[in-house]
Amino acid sequence: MRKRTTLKDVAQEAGVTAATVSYVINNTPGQSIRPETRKRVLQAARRLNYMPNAHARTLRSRNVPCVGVVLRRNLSVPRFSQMAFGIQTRLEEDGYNVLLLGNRTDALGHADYASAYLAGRVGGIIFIGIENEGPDAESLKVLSDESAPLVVFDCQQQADTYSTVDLDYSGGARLITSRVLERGCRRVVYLRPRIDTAQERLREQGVRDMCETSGAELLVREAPVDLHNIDVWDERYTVGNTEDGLKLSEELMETARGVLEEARDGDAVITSWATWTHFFRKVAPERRLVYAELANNGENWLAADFYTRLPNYETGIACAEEILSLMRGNAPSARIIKLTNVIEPRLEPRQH
Amino acid sequence: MRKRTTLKDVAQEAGVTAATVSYVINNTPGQSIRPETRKRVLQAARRLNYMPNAHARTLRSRNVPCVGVVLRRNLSVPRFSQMAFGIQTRLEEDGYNVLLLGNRTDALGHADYASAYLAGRVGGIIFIGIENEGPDAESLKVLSDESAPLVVFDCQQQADTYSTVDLDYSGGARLITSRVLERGCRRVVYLRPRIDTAQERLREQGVRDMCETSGAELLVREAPVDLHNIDVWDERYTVGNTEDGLKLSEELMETARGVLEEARDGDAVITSWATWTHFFRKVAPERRLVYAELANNGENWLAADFYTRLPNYETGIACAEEILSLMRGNAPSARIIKLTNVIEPRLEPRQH
DNA sequence: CTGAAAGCGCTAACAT
DNA sequence: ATGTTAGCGCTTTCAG
Repeated sequence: MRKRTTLKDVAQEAGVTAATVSYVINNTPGQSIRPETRKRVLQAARRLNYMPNAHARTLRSRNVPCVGVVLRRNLSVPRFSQMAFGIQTRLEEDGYNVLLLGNRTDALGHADYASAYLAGRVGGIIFIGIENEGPDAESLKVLSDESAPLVVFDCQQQADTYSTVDLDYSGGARLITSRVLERGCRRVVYLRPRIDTAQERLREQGVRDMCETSGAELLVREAPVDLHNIDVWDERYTVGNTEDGLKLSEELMETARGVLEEARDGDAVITSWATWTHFFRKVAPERRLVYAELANNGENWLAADFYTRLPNYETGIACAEEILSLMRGNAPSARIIKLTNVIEPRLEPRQH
Repeated sequence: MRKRTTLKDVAQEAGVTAATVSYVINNTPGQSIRPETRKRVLQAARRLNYMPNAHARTLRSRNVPCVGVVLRRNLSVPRFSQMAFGIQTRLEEDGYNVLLLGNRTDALGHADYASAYLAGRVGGIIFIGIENEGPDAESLKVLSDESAPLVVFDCQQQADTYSTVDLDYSGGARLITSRVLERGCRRVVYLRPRIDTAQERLREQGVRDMCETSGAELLVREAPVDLHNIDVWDERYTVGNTEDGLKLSEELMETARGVLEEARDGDAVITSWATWTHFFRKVAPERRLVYAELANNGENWLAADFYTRLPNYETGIACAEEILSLMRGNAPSARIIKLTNVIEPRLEPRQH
């Protein structure tokens, strides 16, 4: 960044002092400027491509037009990119930009998002987590000591120094299950990952509740996805189909075969994750089961009979609104986002 | 952002002057500090949660640890989020962060990414475009006047004041087509969008070249995707299945039906975009055609027989490396990324 | 080896 | 209605 045109340059060009330029540029309330002066200043500014230096401004005004976003997974995963986009969209409405932050520990032992806040690079932080790993205790302490505006998503944590946003996993599961049962299925296979988090417990509980209420039989089966290989699964979005990824896919296919052997036509298969339905279709395109998905992110949307589309974009907006609220000085809050967005792809091969 | 601990606070706590603290914190070369002093300073800094103010630092040093990323489409579109992630990953290795910038015009008439540069918020800009709309001429002029480091991706533009990165669309198309022909297909249907851009011309040319070389018959057909409804297509990733989106899907399905009527088993269908194959499978699961896709982004990866996986993540890395190079003062360059990443999903229903 | 001081570009209180 | 001036927190030259 080489020397650029400053307030003083503009002042000189317009034949006024720096303060006057500042008043004009900022439309400072309570300062009356002669229209003719204002015009001269504005013209000079435009002629010189003047733009106030953001750092000098922030240094003076203590106003940071920037929010840090930390993704516990990564941007290439649709669920996360959709949330990030929601956040970006909403924040830009209010003149804030998103600074992408990593989730690594820097030389000084702080997570880099904590550092970014301490360094004044961001006025607040949105942490998009997964339940089993929210912000670390150390960072949380630093941030709360500084009373940093912080929104934590999807971590199912208690908190009074920061805001939380979570999804209503059990409600969503109940909803989908009830739709399945409405179709007359009397037997449900629920395929869940081998992950023991609050989210997965809530989901299973939701499915179970509805089945019990209506007297349907429930079989719970596990897919070979756990905390060790979950990153392998996501590699598909970056480096592509790795050997490990293919191996995992083959295991999933094997799981699908197993489930299909137990299932009778007319039964329902509810999968916890969206992409799994595909394996069933691939293994047995001819079988007539009812497929439902708890968490679809807009991909493979023709595969299942119906599914809950996770409102990622809208949730991003909710997180953004929460951080804006905190930055305005409001007290932290806890929100639960309802999962009501049930989709039944209407496209069917037309009969000729 | 309330008052935070500063260099002076640390200096006072450690019983030295501000300069000394600065030397210690920055390990300033050529300054020798007594080990005991250094230790005192470091301890004081840690005790106070001290972190140098980034704005003050930038103001002094003119070194901006931040690169702006502009997406002409948006972050929720897989191709773009994957690129953004590649950019983020590479930049963070060198200590830079990504600032997401919009592509809107601000009050002063500059695109906001141009403003961000002028305001010193970013040390360089990566513009991820689509051919028919790169950075506007006005912004380009401002940025080149200031000799701003700028990398423009996928705009097929000539340039000597900034760097460009593009994909080898025709090479990719030739590659896939040759694979199709290797399978013995003598007739190829190429389904392309109704969009007249350099990219689409290159693709069609690639397909055509290979067909001519090997004497295969080529039918080119158009899908009802054009510059007016291309955003509708992308809405799937944010707001979900809109009415317009469903309408478009139905039109695509209709297109698939038309193509299927013309095609004979054993023919190949090459689609320009990845998700389209699905419609064919849905309409006629029993037909035995060879499906290939020119541009798959890791979604629906079980649908086609083979496809070129766009190296979005790697391309993001290339863009990041290019901007780093420019920021180091190197001259602009133009790169073409080869499309060699052909995938043939190996998962087939096992025979029992 | 450490301290004093100037100044990066801007804002805002105070003067005129 | 406009000018003067004192910092915001840091880096860096220059003295000691």
